[in-house]
Amino acid sequence: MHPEHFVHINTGSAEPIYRQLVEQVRRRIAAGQLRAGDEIPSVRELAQALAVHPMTVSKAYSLLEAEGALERRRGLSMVVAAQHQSAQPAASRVALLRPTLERAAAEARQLELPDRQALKLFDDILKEAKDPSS
Amino acid sequence: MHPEHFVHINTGSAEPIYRQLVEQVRRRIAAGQLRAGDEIPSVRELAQALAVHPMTVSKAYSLLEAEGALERRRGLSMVVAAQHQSAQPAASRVALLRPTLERAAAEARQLELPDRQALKLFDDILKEAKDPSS
DNA sequence: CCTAGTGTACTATCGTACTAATACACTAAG
DNA sequence: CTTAGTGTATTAGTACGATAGTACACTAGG
Repeated sequence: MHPEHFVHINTGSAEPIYRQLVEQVRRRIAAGQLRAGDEIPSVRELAQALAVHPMTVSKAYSLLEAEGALERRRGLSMVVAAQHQSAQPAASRVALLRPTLERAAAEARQLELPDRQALKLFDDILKEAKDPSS
Repeated sequence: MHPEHFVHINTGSAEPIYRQLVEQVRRRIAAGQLRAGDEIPSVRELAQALAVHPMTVSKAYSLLEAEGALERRRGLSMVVAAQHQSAQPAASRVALLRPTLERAAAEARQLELPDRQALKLFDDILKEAKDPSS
């Protein structure tokens, strides 16, 4: 896993960098792109690739270790933990998508948009984002 | 419009209070619950009802005035602006929902969830949130 | 004019979140 | 031991959000 393709961050976003890292790694593990035992880029390596401070990466790794997604090996790179088995069933993965969709539903209610229109918009956006090469 | 029912804030949220106010008022105008010419609660009145500092409310009102949603009347309460006609067509309202759904779509992609499942989850959440009394 | 009501500018302060800089403990390999 | 590589504890610095208190310009009504 080359550090450049490990995670992407958006420095212009209001969301803190360390949280962007946490959420992306969490999703990539759930999706099975990162499997139990896989080594992840070192703190300094990833920090340089993203042009951020090593402590920012360390903070993200620490949080992931605290929630059991990563395992620390003294003196060595961290690895994806065994509990968080790769490729969780879809039922588990949808749970990670739920918070954002709940927020969207609340906004749709305040806008008094019919469910049908909200669903259609989501469908359209999903189609837009679909990789044309696939 | 009684100040207590004008807006609701969540002081525990990470989202700043002034931004919660801006977004809620913006959506209520788009939905037609607030119509052009309607008076809104005064800064001091709303601040007391929400138990926040008047300057926090003033900051939210100023941002809404800057984007054309409210109109200032010297010495008087602010009113909903004419440009932001009440009950915008649904086509305008969906635009306000788009950013959140785009984020959800990006997360679904990273989770490698099929569109079908993401859509079903959104549908389920919308049904959960449906007011039982209606 | 006077009073009470608008919104706002200004300065100061506090708490918190995020990031940065430095120094340290640890491990594997030579 | 030495070196280079792990992650991180600790400390600062910076920015932002919210509050506090005061003062100002304006308007409607008496």
